[in-house]
Amino acid sequence: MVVYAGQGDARRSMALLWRGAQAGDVRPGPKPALTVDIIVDAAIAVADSAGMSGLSMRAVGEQLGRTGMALYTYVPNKNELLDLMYDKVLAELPTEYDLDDGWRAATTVWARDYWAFYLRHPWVLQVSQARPVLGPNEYDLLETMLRILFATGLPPKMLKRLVGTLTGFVRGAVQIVAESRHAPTATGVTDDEWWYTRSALLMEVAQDFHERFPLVTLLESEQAFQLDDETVPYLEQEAIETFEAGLAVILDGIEAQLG
Amino acid sequence: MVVYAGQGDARRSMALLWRGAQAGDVRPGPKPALTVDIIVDAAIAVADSAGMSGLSMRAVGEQLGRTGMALYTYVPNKNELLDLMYDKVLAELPTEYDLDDGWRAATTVWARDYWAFYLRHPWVLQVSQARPVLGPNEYDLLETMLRILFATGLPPKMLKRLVGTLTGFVRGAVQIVAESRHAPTATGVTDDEWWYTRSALLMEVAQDFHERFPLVTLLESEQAFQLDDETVPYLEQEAIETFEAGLAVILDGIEAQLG
DNA sequence: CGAAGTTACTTTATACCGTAAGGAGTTGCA
DNA sequence: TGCAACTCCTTACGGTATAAAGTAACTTCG
Repeated sequence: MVVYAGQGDARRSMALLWRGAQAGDVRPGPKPALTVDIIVDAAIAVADSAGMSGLSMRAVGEQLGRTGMALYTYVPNKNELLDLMYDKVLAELPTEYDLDDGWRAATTVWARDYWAFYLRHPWVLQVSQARPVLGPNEYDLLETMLRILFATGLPPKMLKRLVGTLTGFVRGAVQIVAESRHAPTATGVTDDEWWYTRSALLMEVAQDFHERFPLVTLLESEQAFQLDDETVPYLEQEAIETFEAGLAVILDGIEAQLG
Repeated sequence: MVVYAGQGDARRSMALLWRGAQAGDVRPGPKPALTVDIIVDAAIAVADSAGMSGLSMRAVGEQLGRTGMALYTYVPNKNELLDLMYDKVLAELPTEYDLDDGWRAATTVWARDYWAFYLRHPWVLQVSQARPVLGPNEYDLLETMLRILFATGLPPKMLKRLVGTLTGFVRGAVQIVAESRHAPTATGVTDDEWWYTRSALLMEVAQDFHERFPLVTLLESEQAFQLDDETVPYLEQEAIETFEAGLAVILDGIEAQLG
């Protein structure tokens, strides 16, 4: 389910995203027991523990001792709530990076921070990137990256593209780990167990496998997969190596653009 | 909504994925009017036109003049159907790339093909990459990439990581375009219109924007956004440039690893 | 002080979703 | 002919977002 920002009342959306400290205005009616922030925090907690599929208005309401409908007093709809969650959770990301060791070192640290961020909040990977939410923390992220990459001396237009490349790369790389981490609780089978049974079945059902996919066979023969209980699951280890190697490749590529 | 492969009956899953021409075995009961392939094709058609959120068992059934429940005779559940859709649609990707002009040229063509593929089938971006589906066409994709990158002469272990980096990069880059293309039909507002109204509101609601985000401001001042009717929307143009620039960076990086 | 209006929150209802359960009708084989 | 297997349908259940309406708390006005 990809969700787009509701644009029914763009002004209200932006006001919510950029809301300051709530003014203590006096109004008729019962005192609101909740705030937008409380609701957003609860929603993030639900999404962190139950995943995007477990995020429902009812679930968030119950977390706060309310019905799901109670949230609609504070937030126009679920899509807007998602935008608010997304922007708020982005605030976790550091905005200061030491550039004394150069842009390459800083970018590496940033990429690992961003990677770790997605592992803490895997549901963020499901938030549509089609249109920027235009919230304050999203701009902080962009500004931070620009500040790091500005040190390359490349023209601004190129910087923007590099930001897109790097964020896209990290998202793509972390997706494999983030989803597979959530999978065991979702299906009751660990990644490695799953892989083990499936690959055994594969040879059974596709008997011409080795002739049909010689290079894949070569690759797998090099690192025969076994089901021993390692601390880090096999697939996750693979993904981390892909991340680090890919990052090095991209950084090498940026350096190549400088010369 | 991230969906994991049902693992209730792994053997049946694999048999479905690697199903050959259906044997004309004689069995009691009415002749099945449908086939797994017909259902998978219909489901792909639904997903292509209505997106992942429009893909329901009922919708696919109706496309075939049946109820949603009729599909359960052929396919165990929606997750399995999704796996079948995913593997089948991958068959569209070319498997032969000319290596006469070297791995770099071939990789570039491959990346553009892969990009275009996601634009034809944006819903594929929502299919979980946590665990490979292990279908024949997924292996064809992997084998094809390995064949191209084998020409670099890099060790096999590195090749696998490069495959992950490149596929992840394309996925990440295309996501922005793929989702925004679908968005107009979903919300009734084009991307450019949306951006125009939103950025106007932004300056209204965040008046310290320029002081707070100086580099973002610098970037935006360079390429002032205007709402004229171009053939290619602004955001999409941006994404394409990011894709091409990012690809060049990655390829430069691979070349750097060779030396 | 009391009525009116505004607001927070609940209940109810509508239209979807995936899919379990059971029934109706068709077909092949004993 | 009867039985078993099979396709496909209807119905039902518990879930989703959210519209609409009701209740109770609170401020403001007469």
